[in-house]
Amino acid sequence: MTKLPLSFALIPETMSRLAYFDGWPTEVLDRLALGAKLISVPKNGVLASKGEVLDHLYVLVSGLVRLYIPLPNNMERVVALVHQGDSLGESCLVLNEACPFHAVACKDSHLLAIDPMVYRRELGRDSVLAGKTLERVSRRLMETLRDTEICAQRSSVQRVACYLMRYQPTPKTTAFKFQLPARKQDIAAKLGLTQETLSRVLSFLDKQGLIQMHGAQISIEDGTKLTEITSMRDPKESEQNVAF
Amino acid sequence: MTKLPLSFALIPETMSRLAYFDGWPTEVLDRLALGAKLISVPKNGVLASKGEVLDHLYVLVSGLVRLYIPLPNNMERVVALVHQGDSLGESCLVLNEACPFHAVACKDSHLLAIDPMVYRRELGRDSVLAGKTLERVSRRLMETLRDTEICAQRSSVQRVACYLMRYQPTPKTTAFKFQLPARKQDIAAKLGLTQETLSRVLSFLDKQGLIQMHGAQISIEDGTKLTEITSMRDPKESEQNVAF
DNA sequence: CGAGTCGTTGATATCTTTCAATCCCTGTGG
DNA sequence: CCACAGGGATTGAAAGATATCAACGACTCG
Repeated sequence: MTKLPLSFALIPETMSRLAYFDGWPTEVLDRLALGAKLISVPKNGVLASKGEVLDHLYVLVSGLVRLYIPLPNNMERVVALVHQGDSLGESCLVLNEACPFHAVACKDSHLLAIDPMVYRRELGRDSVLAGKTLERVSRRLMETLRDTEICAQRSSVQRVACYLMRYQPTPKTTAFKFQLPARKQDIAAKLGLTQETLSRVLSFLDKQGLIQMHGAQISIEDGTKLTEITSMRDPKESEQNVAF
Repeated sequence: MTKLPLSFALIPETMSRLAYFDGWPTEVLDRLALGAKLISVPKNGVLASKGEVLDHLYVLVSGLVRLYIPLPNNMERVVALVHQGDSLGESCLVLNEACPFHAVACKDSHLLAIDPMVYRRELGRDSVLAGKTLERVSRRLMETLRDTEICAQRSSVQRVACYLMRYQPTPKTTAFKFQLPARKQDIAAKLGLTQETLSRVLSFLDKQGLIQMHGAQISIEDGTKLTEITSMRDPKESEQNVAF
């Protein structure tokens, strides 16, 4: 693990730029800034380990971090992808419990690391901060439940269809496009599939004309059919699985 | 859905008895009580439906409630079992979002139903309440992540072993016993297995002498071996699967 | 240009689901 | 007191879907 402390002068400026801190009281920000530092983590750098106490609250300034649970077969189950402006660690710090996941950088990343003591103290003092944090943790919980929903789908095609439809914009359009937010490996690990299976399912959907895939660029051609797949009782009702 | 409003006089008394409200300011409790009612829900009664806005914050006085996501094959994925003194709905109400699960009573149950408007208002006002709620939601998030960990295990034996070891008491003892908290059907649905598979795995572990099973009463004979199973890279390393 | 990572594709084994029948326990009613 | 109904749990046999192992192709970076 490599953590390079950067100039402390940048901290308040950085905090003011991050949407994460929007609406936080100035005094709180000032006090947190005193217990904060900017760190750099190289690709594959370890931020936190499952079972250990988290040493900071982290807010991602740039880069990408994956949170995952290691599995016996040398595999991982990704429980969240932390993007720019996202944070990690609130719930562990609030409960003062061991971290339930590994946190590793997917790319070279910069983070704001806030001292847990200072953070907890402010949390007890300031009700706005408590409210904002409650919102954030609630949002994480809802996302985790949605992930559970995806992984609960029986067939791999349903899991992938379910995942893809997450990107449907509001107001809903039947066709839309987007970029996969990480390596397909990591996406697969988030869906509870092997990368091979994900690859097969995606090319299958492509061949069926339901999506078009160019690398990480996915364009959904027929969102309606994808949604139908999601709620299909029996895969045999369509010819979707003949290809396997 | 049947909801029988009971005597309002019982509400403050009931609230004072529930551990859930321990440490909440008296004024807050009083104001919440005004917007609360006691309800009865029969076995299989529906408390909340996925996709609909939750109409109350619920605290379970007695009985048992399961939260689940319906799956295409007429199956369910149980995301939580709500026991006496547990609550449901904080995160939805905080975010004012649709409920991500169905909530149905496993047995005849009694609940305290708190008005969401009143609850949200108090949440914004009182920092102790905000703090307690933050703790509660954080705990739910951690539990959900642990559930994810269980379901991420590749083999059914590992999933069950992982689940059983959750009941290991602290300080850790290698042998211990406990009662399954719900029907095996629902346990299976929580582990992402069919009830048949769960049944088979349990009798397998029983035959191996790792556990003893008498109905819902489970006694773990060899917690060490169970833990080993959990972290085994390759099932073939042991003879565990010969029975299947 | 070579190394390495990532993604794709193929063939095979296997484990879980599925469907079905049976058993067990409990509560109920004659 | 016994018979019976119903839900829940168990067990069996079969089919199918995904993991696994392996090889190859594409792309990036040094």
